[in-house]
Amino acid sequence: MQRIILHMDLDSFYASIEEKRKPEIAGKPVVICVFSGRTADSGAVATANYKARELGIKSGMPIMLARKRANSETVFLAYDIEFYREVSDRIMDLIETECDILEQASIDEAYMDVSLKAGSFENAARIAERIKEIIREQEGLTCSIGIGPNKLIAKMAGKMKKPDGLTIVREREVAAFMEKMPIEKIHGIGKKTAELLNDLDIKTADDLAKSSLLILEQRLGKNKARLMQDKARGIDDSPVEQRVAQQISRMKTLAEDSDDIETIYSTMRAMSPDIRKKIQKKQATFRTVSIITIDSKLETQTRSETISQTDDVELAMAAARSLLSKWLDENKGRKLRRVGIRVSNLEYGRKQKSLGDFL
DNA sequence: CGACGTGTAAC
DNA sequence: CCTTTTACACGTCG
Repeated sequence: MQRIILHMDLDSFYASIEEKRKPEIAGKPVVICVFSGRTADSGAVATANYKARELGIKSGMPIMLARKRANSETVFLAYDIEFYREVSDRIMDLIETECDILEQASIDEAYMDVSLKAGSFENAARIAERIKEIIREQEGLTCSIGIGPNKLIAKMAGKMKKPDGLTIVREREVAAFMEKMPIEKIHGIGKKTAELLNDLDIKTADDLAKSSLLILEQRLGKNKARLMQDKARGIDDSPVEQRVAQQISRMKTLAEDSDDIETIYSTMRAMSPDIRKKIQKKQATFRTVSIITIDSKLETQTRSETISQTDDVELAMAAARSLLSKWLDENKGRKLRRVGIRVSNLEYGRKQKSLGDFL
């Protein structure tokens, strides 16, 4: 049963939306920033448009560094996630009808299984063109699309031609497509794994595919070793499926490093309405509460506690406070830079037990 | 096995 | 100089 999978990626999404809403900045380098609020320019770059990328500004980079690379016409904007989410939701609704199954992979990406609806790669290409047209007409945005026999190939194909690209890799073209691929460009192989493989003199997908499974297993464990070799061969059986959130979390950088429970807890409290809104919107309940701590040295830790299934965020906050208090006790002398709160073990559609159920 | 904590990856 | 959010795998412990 041959599958046909499409991957859609909206081109420099945040920056493109901002250019639409502020026509006066169109054509200039645009940098969308996540300001942490600590100093005027502390924070990181979320997205840069193509003009800004030409200046060497890339996502993930500290804003300070982006400022140094910017020229006089470069525009820096604070990111507005609520607005971007609205646009994203509208686009996902638009394209949902064009496929059999839609899996939203992030705010600006989606996988679509079009095996039945298209039936052939030629028809899948027509669907892709239609999706591009719909997004251009309805939202004034461009996207890049990859088509392949699985999610991995679709995703990597889409990267070949950007922006506004369309790339098709058929089953019989997979081997040639992967062959010379540097391992760090394989989706799912990050910095750590690439370094580890490099130490074994594995530099291309072909090297990885032909490497000794035994040696890989020693370094990566059985599962990951097999997974990596499959990727190198362009093999990926994971289905396109509608997903529901498994967890909801919020993080915030403190105004300054602190070990004072009231200071830190008030920052956590400030995030609770966000969590509450999401829980309500999703009609979800949770069972596990975690805090995430990032100290002055940027070391991350988590502490969690399982309580009985509830939708009451106040219960989560109480648990969070006691977890925080414990952390501070166990980490005397350390100060926190950022904190986060997370609820997980989510359940949907099932009302949590209310008082009435016991009477 | 469930709970908990860490590491890796991607956006 | 260092953001935010989510997912998942794996090891450990009881």
